[in-house]
Amino acid sequence: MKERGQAVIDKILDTAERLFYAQGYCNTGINQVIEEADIAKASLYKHFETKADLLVAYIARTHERWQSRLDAAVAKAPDPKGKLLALFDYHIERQEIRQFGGCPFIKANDEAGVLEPRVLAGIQANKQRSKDFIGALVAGSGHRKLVSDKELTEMIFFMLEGSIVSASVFKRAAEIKSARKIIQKLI
Amino acid sequence: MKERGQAVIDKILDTAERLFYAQGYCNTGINQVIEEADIAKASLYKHFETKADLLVAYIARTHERWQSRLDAAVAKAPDPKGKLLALFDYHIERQEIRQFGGCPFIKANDEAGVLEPRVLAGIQANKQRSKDFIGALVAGSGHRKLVSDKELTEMIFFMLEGSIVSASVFKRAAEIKSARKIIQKLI
DNA sequence: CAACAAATAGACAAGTCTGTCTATTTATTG
DNA sequence: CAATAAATAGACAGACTTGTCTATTTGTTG
Repeated sequence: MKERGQAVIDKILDTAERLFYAQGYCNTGINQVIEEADIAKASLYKHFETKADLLVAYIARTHERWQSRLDAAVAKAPDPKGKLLALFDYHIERQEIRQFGGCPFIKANDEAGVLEPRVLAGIQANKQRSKDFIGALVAGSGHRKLVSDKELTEMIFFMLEGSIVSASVFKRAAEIKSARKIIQKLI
Repeated sequence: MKERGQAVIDKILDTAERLFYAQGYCNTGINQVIEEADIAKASLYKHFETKADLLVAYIARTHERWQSRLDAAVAKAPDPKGKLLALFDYHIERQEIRQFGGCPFIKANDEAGVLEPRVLAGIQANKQRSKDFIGALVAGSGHRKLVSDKELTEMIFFMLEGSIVSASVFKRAAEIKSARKIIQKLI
């Protein structure tokens, strides 16, 4: 079996990912997806029952890729505090690639989280995992204990979320770089 | 002159505000706005040329109201550090009223900021003013100087933005309350 | 009251949307 | 090669979208 269908699914998800992120889910029509993915409409509806299902699949795939990319980025940093700062470096790089469109999960939540519980659930899972991941890094970081481990974890999480959303408002990396510097001073 | 038109404009903006925030701009049709505002379609198009113009007006009015509400809330706090914490208290209260739908400006930016430059500009103005406002409070706060005034300003700004967006993901006030406690420790 | 401006209901145009379906072609496997 | 499954193009339905327009009623002011 050569899995002919997987190539089609990938083309659909690649296109959906690009358009949903750049234009928004609501502003992207199925017809634009099939045209730019260069596949037939019947093929899309064979693999995804509805447009909302495509959104859910997009969120799931983005979550998986986010996880492995972040793991790899943090693994490269040798010392514990460097791993905490690598979180910021990762997001600086990603937002530059994404042209400061902000967090894809937050964006999807703002557009469809109210109407589609699966989207909200996927995003909650993503953010909880992000928090847990930071928590594990904080635990072994040997930080200054200006605040507790739990507080530092939440602090880094909020600083990341806040600086990413601000970077998407002002369309520049300065906000995330600034957040990185502040955290560096406090750990 | 009794300004008969102002009553209509208010009804339109009240309804647009409620629907745009709760459902999203894209998910709200003009027909729903006129029906729930209980006004005629021609009246809406007399006061707002397009749906996008209505969005811009909604953003502008929300900005004005945000400003005066925040001024009042901070003014009530007597001491300088209390004013900084009042920022968090204000947003805790507002998000509870808003049922944790997040920041209306960020929401609008995610939905229409790419397509409508006036929306992006309005949101940038709002966030810049928020930062400046925090900066003025930090300047007179007599904080511990763990970081510089500029850094504390950005830190509080990011912690606010990050905890509000997180509160909108998890639909609870705990995130903003946690951010408040951390800042309290560090000032 | 008379005159003028504004709000009303609702039909309507023109386009877009999602999702379905048919008929044909392509590719893979025994 | 023959059979099976999948992808294709594109028409189509039905609902919804924004925005326009007409004809009528309401409200305000001199």
